[in-house]
Amino acid sequence: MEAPQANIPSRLDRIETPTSNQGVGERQRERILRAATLVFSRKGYDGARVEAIAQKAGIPKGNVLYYFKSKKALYRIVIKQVLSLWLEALGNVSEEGNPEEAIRQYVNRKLALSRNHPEASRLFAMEVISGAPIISDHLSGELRRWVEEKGRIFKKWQEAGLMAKIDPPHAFFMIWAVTQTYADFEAQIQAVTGVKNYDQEIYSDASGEVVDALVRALGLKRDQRCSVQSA
Amino acid sequence: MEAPQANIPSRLDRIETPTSNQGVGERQRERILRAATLVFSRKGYDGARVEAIAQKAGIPKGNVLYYFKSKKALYRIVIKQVLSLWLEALGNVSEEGNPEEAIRQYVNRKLALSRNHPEASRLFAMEVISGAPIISDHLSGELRRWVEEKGRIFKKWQEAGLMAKIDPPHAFFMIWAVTQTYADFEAQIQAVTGVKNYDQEIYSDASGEVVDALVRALGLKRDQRCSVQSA
DNA sequence: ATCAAAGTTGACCATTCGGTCAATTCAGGT
DNA sequence: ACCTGAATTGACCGAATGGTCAACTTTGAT
Repeated sequence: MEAPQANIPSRLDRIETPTSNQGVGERQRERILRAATLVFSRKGYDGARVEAIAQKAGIPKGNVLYYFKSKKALYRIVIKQVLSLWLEALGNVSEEGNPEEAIRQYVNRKLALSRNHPEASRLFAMEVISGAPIISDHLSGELRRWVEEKGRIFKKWQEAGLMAKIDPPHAFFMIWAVTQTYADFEAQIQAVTGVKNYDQEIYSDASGEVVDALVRALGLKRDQRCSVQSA
Repeated sequence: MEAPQANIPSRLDRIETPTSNQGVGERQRERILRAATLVFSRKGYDGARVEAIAQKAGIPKGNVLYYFKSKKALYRIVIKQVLSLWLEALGNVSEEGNPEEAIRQYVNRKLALSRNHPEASRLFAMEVISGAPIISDHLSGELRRWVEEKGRIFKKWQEAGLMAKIDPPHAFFMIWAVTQTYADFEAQIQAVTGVKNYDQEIYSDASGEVVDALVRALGLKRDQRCSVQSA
């Protein structure tokens, strides 16, 4: 009797009817994942308590460990989920077309991610600050390749005089740092600015002035017009 | 028999001779504080174990709690120490003189802080990501006032056309984000770039290109010459 | 040499932790 | 109505945690 991690139907000929209770399991599962993301993002792995996750999910602790075989397994799943959010948001820094517009879009996409999933951003930050014990492989694998690939685009832009000469990885570090700071350091920004509606006030400022500032930082000329399209 | 937190001499007439063992206490104290900073910076408050701090300091656990009356008390002291480092590095964004040079100095000072005290930076980050339960008062007090004060200088520069029109607090958030990312996200940057000598390679890049990029982001003209000195 | 205070240490305690389990409830298929 | 497997729950366990303590050692003053 294994833990029902994968929801395997007992009869192969009737996959449509998942043996029992409709989607109750999946719904609870996601409920727990959300709660876990919140708790892990505030406390880190070691600091988080299964009891706290259960409480935030509104269920007894035993039920959490019914759906996930251990705290570590739960953490792995949560962080893998967060990581895929992160990588997905990397999206395509579109190769062709206006460099400025491409970066503008990318920065705005990252800002939206910080706004819509601040817990995910914070959890990612926690993991990395702790030394990335779980995701280091992904960082030196997928992420590194992604940076190398997109970095080549940056280089082309730079050679065409469309972008300031910054070592491409550093350009990304800068963009990531600035966009994530609005999620990760929310407590600080909130305290310093004293705003009440953090989301609305801060992010509207950021997607205006800050995006412009980043465009300036990277030396992307506003008036440039696709001069690299098929060069 | 209270804990000897303050090293109070038993005789008032001989303050010079501190009753016993010379500086052993203070040396151990600082040893513990260093170890605690390291552990707290990786695990956060809840995730850190007193035993781990003791081990990193090379002494038994009981000895840690001889010098600090509780884990929480130790954390408070450590984080207060870190916070004062942070505030001190804020230093003076010099009011007069070349705005670009002032910012350039400030950014470099913050970068040096990240380089020389990465654990401090990470601990600060951990605390803020966790919601700043301990230092929120400082953030909405000292730090807020500092930002308001220095923000006025930025406004003057902006009115004189020496700086891009960014809401001053956001300008600081941007600087802090970029400079701290090299300490806080070291694991990520290390993984993506694959450098072996993190300190030397990364920070020399950063203090070159990245400082320039920030100067550009804030729209500080390179050739400007003290045109605001006593206006 | 003797003394007292400071420092050191490992054993110990109460609590809390992650994880297990048996008992029970719930829901759908027949 | 009955059965079956999933879902729920609180009691429980061993290990680990923060913290205490009494015994012991070290150090400098006399």
